[in-house]
Amino acid sequence: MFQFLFYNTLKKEYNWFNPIRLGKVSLYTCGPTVYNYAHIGNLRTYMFEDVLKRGLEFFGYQVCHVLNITDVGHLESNHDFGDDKLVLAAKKEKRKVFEVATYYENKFFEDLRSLNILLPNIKSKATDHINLMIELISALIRAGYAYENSGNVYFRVSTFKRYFDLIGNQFDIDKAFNRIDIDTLKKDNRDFVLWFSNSKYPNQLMKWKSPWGIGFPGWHIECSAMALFYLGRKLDIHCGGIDHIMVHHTNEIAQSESILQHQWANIWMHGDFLTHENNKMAKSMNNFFTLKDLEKEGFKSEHFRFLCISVHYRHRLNFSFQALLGAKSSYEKLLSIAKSLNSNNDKKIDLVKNSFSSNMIKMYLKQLQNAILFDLDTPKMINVLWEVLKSSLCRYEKKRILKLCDKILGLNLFNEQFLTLSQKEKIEKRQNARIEKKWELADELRKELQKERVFLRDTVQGTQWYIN
RNA sequence: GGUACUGUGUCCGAGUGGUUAGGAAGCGGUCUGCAAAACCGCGAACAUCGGUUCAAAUCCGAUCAGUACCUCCA
Repeated sequence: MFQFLFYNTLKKEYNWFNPIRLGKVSLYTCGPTVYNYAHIGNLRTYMFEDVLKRGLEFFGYQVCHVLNITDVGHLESNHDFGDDKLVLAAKKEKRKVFEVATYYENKFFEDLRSLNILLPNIKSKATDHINLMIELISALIRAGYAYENSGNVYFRVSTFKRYFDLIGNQFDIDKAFNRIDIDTLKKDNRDFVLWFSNSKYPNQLMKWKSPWGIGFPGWHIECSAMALFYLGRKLDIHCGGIDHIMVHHTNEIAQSESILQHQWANIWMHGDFLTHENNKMAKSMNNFFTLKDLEKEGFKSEHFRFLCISVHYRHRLNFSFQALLGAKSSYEKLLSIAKSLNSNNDKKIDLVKNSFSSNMIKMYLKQLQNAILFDLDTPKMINVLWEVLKSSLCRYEKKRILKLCDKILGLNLFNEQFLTLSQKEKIEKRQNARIEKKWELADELRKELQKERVFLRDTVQGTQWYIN
């Protein structure tokens, strides 16, 4: 049996992965707040989680993956939205705020699809689960873990002994908080809000009835409520970006474990940031890029995906267009190799189906397997993959290994492309022209095909084509 | 103020004690009707200063530089 070894933020060490139920994995990943486009830093985290999910599925686990969509909260941001008409419209006509959320949610899923990220089994929107949150808050109040004050409900941090477990150390709460406006309704500065009826943002656009007044839920309660609802009292893996460790996930644990009275998630995994010029990507610093921005510069989402998986998920990735250009070249090279391997007759592949017995293949497969099992070491996988492709293995063996890896890496290396009949005819015509050394005609046909985004490459094995 | 992380060639980055990481870019060459690709070869690095060791990019200490988090944040 293959076993994963994951770095567990909760324990600050590598832990063998043992699922709660044999062969099944419950996975909760924190999703986006849909008030703006996702930037490529956000997307990096979803890609890490995608590799995790693909890796688990590759080794036969049945993964139940829940992703939340935060469509509640500070959707009326003071950030500059540029010329987005929908947002401007939403600002003018307050009812349209739900449309704003839907708009950015759709854009988010477009990005995921474009990056070949597997969609979650359950997409869970916060606004569809307000009642669950109210129930959970009520339960926390009844059990003495939370209190109400002037319409707001707060979690009483002093009641939860393991509050600093995920952070790993206690911090000086008063010094940490002396920069922040102190909420005088809190009994203790560390306490965090579960429900706002009396917010410091009085113009909140989304409001619901609750036992404590008309208002909206705190940010952390939504994840606890939805994860408990969909995935039950014990969770295998909970993921997010490293910025969630300190606050969001710590508070989630406090809420959930106070109700459950036992450890909630077995493994907490966190992806590191993508930075730009060594700064965190932030909308306020105007140094963020979206997938569309990369496309404008002539990059495909696969290029960005390659860049991300060539860096370990727990290592910071400093983004630059030069780095992306390197990733693009590498990816296109890999794709070109995949295409040339794919150009063979598939019948031959069947004949060598059992050829994995050779020691060399066993060695490579072992290395690739160990790489992914050891905390999702995708850089190592890519390294081994280059070795495989350079090795003396035959084409069919290389192709099969590459296909296996691509199931985890998700680089879309064997995406089938089709030519129209007229395009096929043009390629044939050109072949004949070349045989007759009618170079001008051949070049003319190649140009025509290029206009249709079909590119040709004459090799020893014949003319190859690809669509770009 | 507190806590943590990072520093590797032109660029992105692996690498936790001894053997060329890899890729991109560059340079030289082979191949080719042209184009594109492919192939071969080349050079180049471990922030600084100490320490431990037969041996340090790797372990320890100090310094410098950078980043993040501390109730909006992937």
